[in-house]
Amino acid sequence: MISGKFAITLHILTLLSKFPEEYLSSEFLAGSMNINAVLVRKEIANLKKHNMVESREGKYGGTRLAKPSKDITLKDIFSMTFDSVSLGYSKNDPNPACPVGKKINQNLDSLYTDINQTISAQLSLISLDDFTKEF
Amino acid sequence: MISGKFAITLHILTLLSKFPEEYLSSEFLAGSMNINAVLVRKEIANLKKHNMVESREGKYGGTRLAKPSKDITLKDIFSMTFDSVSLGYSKNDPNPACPVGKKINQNLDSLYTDINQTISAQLSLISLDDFTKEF
DNA sequence: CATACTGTAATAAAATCTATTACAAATGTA
DNA sequence: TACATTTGTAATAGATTTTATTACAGTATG
Repeated sequence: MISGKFAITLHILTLLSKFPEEYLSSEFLAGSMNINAVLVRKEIANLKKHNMVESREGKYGGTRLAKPSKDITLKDIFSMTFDSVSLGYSKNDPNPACPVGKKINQNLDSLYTDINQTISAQLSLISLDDFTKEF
Repeated sequence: MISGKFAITLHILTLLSKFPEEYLSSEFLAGSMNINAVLVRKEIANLKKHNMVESREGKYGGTRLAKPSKDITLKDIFSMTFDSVSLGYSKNDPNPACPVGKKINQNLDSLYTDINQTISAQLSLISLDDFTKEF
């Protein structure tokens, strides 16, 4: 299901993109979003897993982009923060005795997959650099 | 933010579309989804507000489509159940002293509006009738 | 007039999201 | 070396959102 991860991650990357040479601390990043620094560190962990950023521990440590912001697209961020877009399921266990209940999740999945591809195509046209320029 | 409303509403409409002549009760509809009937009645209230269905109270009452399933698109359902698509905000009150925090929600809004339009365009091509045929 | 529905409000329970606390490990600097 | 600052991560608590439940007035059917 959808959460604030995409927005938080994009916010982090926008800041890193604004100061590409510096290691920014999670406290600083959290301050711009007005959220808790631990949340930021969790998203950074995810970003590191996808080789988007690199961190330095210890004093004067922090995080910076691992590649140019032109080489990161919003699609990368999108697929990193969601498995797929979903408009939600009515529940996980519809009634299998009903022909509609039996197939609804499968058919919703198929629909969401299509939507997901469309969104991905659209977001792949926007780089982090493009997005950052709007600030 | 996104919830199960879209899926519940689509599930309801799919069932109504399968039995276009009958008034189906909220208990029956809820049984297919395995959710509470009051939730179904709430979504039906929304559907009525948008003139998609009509209900009959009292014994043997229930709900049926107010128009042919070919005249309802998934876009109608989409815009009925969400104001707009959103991948979430990091929070509602980013730091206005930060140039990024100050503009992030505005820029996210703009991005989400674009995505929303794309999804709407895609969903407008699929009628409830099309969707129902897949069961 | 009994039965079976809708419509709606109020409340509670469950699930999810976010914040907080805590602390080990890393690392620059005096 | 000792200290300060920061990452990384786990555990817990608090807040918010979603879903379920209960309750009951109103309406139609037979």
